[in-house]
Amino acid sequence: MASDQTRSAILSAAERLYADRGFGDVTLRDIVAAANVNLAAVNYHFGSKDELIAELFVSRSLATNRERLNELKAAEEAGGGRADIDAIFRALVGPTLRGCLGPSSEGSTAARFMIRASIESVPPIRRIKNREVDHLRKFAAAMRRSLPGRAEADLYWGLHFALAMAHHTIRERERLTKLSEGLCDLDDVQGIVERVVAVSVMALTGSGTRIGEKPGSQRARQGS
Amino acid sequence: MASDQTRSAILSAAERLYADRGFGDVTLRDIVAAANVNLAAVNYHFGSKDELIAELFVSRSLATNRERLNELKAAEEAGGGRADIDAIFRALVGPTLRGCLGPSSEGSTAARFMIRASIESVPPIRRIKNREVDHLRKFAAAMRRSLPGRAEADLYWGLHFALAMAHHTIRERERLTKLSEGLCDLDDVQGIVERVVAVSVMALTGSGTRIGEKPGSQRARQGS
DNA sequence: GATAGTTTCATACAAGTGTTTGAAATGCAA
DNA sequence: TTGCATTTCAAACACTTGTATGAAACTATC
Repeated sequence: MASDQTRSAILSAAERLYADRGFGDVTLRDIVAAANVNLAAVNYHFGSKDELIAELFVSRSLATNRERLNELKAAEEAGGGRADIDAIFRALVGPTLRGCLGPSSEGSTAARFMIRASIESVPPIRRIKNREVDHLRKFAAAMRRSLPGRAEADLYWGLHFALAMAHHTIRERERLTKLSEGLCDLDDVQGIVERVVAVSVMALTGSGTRIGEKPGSQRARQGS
Repeated sequence: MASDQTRSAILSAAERLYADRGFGDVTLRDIVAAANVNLAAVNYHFGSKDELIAELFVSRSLATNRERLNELKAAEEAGGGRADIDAIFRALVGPTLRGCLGPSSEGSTAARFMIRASIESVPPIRRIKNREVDHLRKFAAAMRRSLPGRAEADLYWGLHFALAMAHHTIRERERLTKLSEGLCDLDDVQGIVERVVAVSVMALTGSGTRIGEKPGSQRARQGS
């Protein structure tokens, strides 16, 4: 159908504009102008502005979540149903960090859009994020299997802090660069992932690689 | 002057409305209705809507920053110019967490406002936050004095992660409660502060209390 | 008690918003 | 071609937004 052309023109124009200028500054008229389609096309194809935003965000975050679960599954299978705690954290924060940071984030509209969605918090996106709890529960379950000795609450705190470090790094990327005067290398995504993983593991197990130490074996020691 | 009455009526009505309903949903007309003043009063007393928001946020965050620096100063004086790293982190995250979390956060409009400002990110507030770097540099300097051996970048990462955990806990308070089904006690502010401090210290020094361990001495051991 | 300065007020303004409408154009099957 | 459904289009709609205006009310000083 020819309609798909209009639909996807709107989607990609909207993603680019939102990524560059934020949700507050971009109107439907901006979007349709950039996509070279009629103003009414947005409501015809998506129903409303909010549903357009929701569709953009859902498709991107579904992709990330899928990637996360794939990594988690692989780690659990490699460990015979019980993944190492560092592998779990890596599956949790790796996809998000790789998607939003690094050299690709300049070029990739998708990455810039997700960063924007993480900084500004508009209602349609907030609604979707609230449903993310079910997804996180799978990681909590994996952690429980990996560290059966730890108290439930501690596992949740560990999960929470890992996400905190990842998301805050994405959100405050510019400020950290400015604060550290460039000393913190925000382009070394893999290094950042390992930093976050190392701290997360250490928080839970009380051992592992400390910040700044080059992890020789690519993985922190597990406590159990 | 009688004008102060109108001014502060606007300020407190605005703070309450923003705290309850967010910046996106509250118009000047809502504010003046709640404050029982004329619509033009906002522009007369503050110049514009953005300057009103800025004034609200500035006064609250100045208070927090002052508190932080007081704690930092006290810690440095107690240690003869060189504060323990855990005391530094405690001065950094304690005031913010105490201000935004805990039982008072239900009652305190100021707390709810600051949480809102941390979730939504409107232009006037973003502008102010960007100037916060100078304030953070003072903590970076204190960390440098406390741990002269560590690489600069590691100190910044440690500072960054500490803020990450604090702010993410404030932002995602509800989600963490929901995810953990109430197991994570978000009302135990002091416990949360110690958790964040413990992880932050451990990340930098590779030692200390791990998550969930009751810190017997109220402070994690310092590495140096 | 007149004057000057400040503060309040009702009202209007100008611009921008997402959404709707109904007709025109297009694509496709019979 | 005819007929029917889908898609596009220009235009208007209905409403909200922050801000500006100029007169009125108030306050304090001389």
